[in-house]
Amino acid sequence: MTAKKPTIDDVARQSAVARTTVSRVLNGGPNVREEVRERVWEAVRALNYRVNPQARSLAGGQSRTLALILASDLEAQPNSFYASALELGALRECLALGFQLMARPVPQDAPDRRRRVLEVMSVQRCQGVILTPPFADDASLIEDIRREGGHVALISPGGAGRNLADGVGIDDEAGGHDIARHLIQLGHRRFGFISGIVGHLSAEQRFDGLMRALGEAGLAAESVQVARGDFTFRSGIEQARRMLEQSSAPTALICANDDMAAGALSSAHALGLDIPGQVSITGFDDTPVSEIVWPPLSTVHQPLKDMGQAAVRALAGRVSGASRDAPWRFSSLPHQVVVRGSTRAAP
Amino acid sequence: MTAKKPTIDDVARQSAVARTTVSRVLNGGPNVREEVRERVWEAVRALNYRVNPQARSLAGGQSRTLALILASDLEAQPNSFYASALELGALRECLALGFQLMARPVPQDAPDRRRRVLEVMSVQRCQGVILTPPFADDASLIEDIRREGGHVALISPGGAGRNLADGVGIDDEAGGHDIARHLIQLGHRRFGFISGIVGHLSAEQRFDGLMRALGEAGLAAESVQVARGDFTFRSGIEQARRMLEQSSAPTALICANDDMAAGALSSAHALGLDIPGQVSITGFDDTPVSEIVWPPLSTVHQPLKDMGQAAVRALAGRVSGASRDAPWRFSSLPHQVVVRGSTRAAP
DNA sequence: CCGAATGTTGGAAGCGCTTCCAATGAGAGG
DNA sequence: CCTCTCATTGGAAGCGCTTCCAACATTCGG
Repeated sequence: MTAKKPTIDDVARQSAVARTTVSRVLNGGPNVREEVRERVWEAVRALNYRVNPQARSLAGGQSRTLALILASDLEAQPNSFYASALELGALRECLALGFQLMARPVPQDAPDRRRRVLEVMSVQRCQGVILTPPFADDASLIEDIRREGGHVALISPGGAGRNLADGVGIDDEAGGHDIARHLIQLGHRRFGFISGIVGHLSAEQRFDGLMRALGEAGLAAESVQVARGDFTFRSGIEQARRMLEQSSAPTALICANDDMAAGALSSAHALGLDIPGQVSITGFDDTPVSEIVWPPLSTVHQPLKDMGQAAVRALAGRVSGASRDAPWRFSSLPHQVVVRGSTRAAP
Repeated sequence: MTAKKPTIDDVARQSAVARTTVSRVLNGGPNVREEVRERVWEAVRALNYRVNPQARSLAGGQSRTLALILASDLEAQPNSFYASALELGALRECLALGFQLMARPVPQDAPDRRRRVLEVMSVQRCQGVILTPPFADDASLIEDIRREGGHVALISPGGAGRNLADGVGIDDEAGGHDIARHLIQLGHRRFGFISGIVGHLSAEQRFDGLMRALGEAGLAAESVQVARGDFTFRSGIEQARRMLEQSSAPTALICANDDMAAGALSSAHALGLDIPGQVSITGFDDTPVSEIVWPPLSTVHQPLKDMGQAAVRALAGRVSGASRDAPWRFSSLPHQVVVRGSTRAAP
């Protein structure tokens, strides 16, 4: 079909050195004369040689493969923008660092979710796993992955995870605080909060931040009512309707992510409410969803692509041994309140 | 870190046969006594053995890796729901068939897009590539992939691709026809069509279908004005505004995908128009976007997950040689008009 | 009952790469 | 001038698997 691909031996022959030396050059090893190094690179170019990653993995005992575990209910909500953005950031960094990335959507409530995650270790021989919430705070899962010989990096760990592996995320508490303060400053006094699933600790911190903002403004804890959603658009619709149908409904709905805020928006529209005239609604994440809906959502921007990228970088460091014994490190990335059209002064 | 993983030799020893025999059993080869076969499987279970895909690839000369090329402008519109749905379907089938999948977003207007695509062949050693529009109709790209020894499957080829490789998609012409007829039956007589990028042939067929529906209803070609978008939300906003601001604006906007329809919705809202009271808007694809916006979009459902799955299946057949010499086959999947809240009788 | 055909098994040679270790050459120190 | 280092290079042994081919066992037709 096609001419056989050149191998490292072809390069060795062409540049008149031993295979070992070529390998050294390819991997940036030390102890090769500059002249030889150049000669080898030249041969590589001339032959259009590419290392065979399979062979390299086999020989080196390193698969250079990372897995990204995405919590998702496949049917209900296929990969959301949230997941896509993380994946994209991770993918890019993998490309740059010469790693492979396998994205794996795993339903968070599947009884065999643990097995599904561990399978990437045993079957795909991944060297590292990126865990997103709520998996990011599953201490025993992290332990299991380690037992299989894998490294772990966490996206937005909220609690346990924080001390168990490298992590990356924003300060969710501050994010929740900031968006709440935005609403308080607009004069709102009756709030509704639509939370995410149990176990998604970083999202719960957003609520903590909201409560702190309330306290700082001298508002009672009773000024906010809480409904539990599950991050899906549909749950946003349902919980928002419940709250909005009440006699003294909140004037501001704070949602733990954009999808639920979009659902809340739908419910408000369906009830004939004017947004933001009668009710303000906020999201969280600043995914494209927040721009697509009408009115566009005021939300908290989370640098998802950077987070995916940072997670890969952390993993790559551990895998290569560069940061072998360094203590777990959580890198906190900046967040930002983005004000769009879904919030306005309280009626 | 962890106990060394068992190898095929461990299984061979444990079941008292030669490595060759174990390999045969593992790969479902012929000529093994039932009794031996069982003995081997038992040893596999006992040792919790998993084949090492890297070693298998190297020895077999088959990487069992497929690539999914997604056209996307990374910055403007990170992986949309469209891409995610395809990826999910493909991923599942790969898992089932024992293939690896690498998703690769490639900007459709990057000058080095061809190189970026071909890189999955040379660097990742993929055996097959799934091309989505507009790459799906790039005859010379298909040829290049073949030259590198890869197989090709196409998602929604519209023209050239149809006769160059296996393909899967819906009947886009009929889809365009059906959604147009829906609008015509509602009494609309002035239409606006927001198209996709040049070269996205399957989307152009949607327009052909629209024109046919017009003709069948005895309406003049002049009853529809066309604006060129690029499938992004933003382009939907812009093109819709232009059309809606005119003195005799269309009463129905037909968009070539959901994202642009969402943009059109935004523009209509911004102009203070009532939807669907004053203007009806339709999308195409039936991605989650169409449910998230308000009012939810009437659109044409495209079974994206099934399409991703079918593409992988086609590729797997070619790779394994099962369908080596079969003629290229286009499988047409059913589409369906989904009526939601964004369409109503013409004012 | 015999040779041929067919079914079943094992031996061994790689696939393309990394890496341990030995070998070589060349300055440095005495 | 002669060891002793250390930088540089090459030889060779695998990594875990597939697969070609030879060896042996079994079956069948005549």
